[in-house]
Amino acid sequence: MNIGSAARATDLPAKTIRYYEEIGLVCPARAENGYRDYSGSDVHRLKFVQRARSLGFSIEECRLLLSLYDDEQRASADVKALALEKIGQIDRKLVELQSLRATLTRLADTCQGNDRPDCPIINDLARA
Amino acid sequence: MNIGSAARATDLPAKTIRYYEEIGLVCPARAENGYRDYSGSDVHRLKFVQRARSLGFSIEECRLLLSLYDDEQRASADVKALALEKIGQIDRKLVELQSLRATLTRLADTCQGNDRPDCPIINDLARA
DNA sequence: ATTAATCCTTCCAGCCGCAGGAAGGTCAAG
DNA sequence: CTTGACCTTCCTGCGGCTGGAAGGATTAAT
Repeated sequence: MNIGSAARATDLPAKTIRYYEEIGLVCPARAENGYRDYSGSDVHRLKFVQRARSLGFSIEECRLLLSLYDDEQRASADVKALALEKIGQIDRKLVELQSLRATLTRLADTCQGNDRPDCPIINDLARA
Repeated sequence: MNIGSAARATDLPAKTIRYYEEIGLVCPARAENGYRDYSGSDVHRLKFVQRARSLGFSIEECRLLLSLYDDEQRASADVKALALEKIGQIDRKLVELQSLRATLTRLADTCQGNDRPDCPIINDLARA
């Protein structure tokens, strides 16, 4: 299967798939003409990566997840630990964003938002 | 004021301050020896940018905020619109992260997390 | 058989917002 | 006079791609 078909099958851009090969994440065979030749297993792994990425895992985490996937002997605890760590990262990000949101909302609420120049938001930025 | 002092005064790395000059955000005068020479106003603008950045505004948004800050005639509505748009961005990101969190939590909850290989998380990634 | 369209290849550059480091000039203290 | 702190410019790299150029391969239609 050429890269274009693999792209359609995985819903990933061909550029991304080439990049995944470049970094050694999913490496297809090559046809005689030099074209990349993706097997069913390759496509499967690409989909695996695509789903892991969409869940917020980094490329390196995807690499680890793939190796855990390949390792029939791994403990489910290892995978769960990775998921829990990712949840922790998300939680920290959520707290940060909620705090930002609160600050911005407070500032925006005190701003009249009319055509006059007086603006508490700018004032706050200029003199905190 | 040399860049080191400006860095201490603004709590920004000197590297960052040089970068801000490179992109035309805060451009200091130069002393005879070629050293950057930050005025009180420059330091003030650096602090302004630092606070705007910490609130989640991009560099380009900071540039806009600075120009709004400089413009004594601007309407507070212009500033407020920018803040509200940023809040909207944060909200979209929050929704996304909360959805990711829910999915990951659901997966982690169904995983025993023991030393056995059977793992619903990996299974989900491998066959969604 | 020729052409045109589509696919594929490699390579190079750019995005954001810096950070790290090399090579060298400048300045203040002892 | 030396040491060390500070400053300068320039180049590279991070993550995770994306866009584009230049050129070879394949396929479909004429």
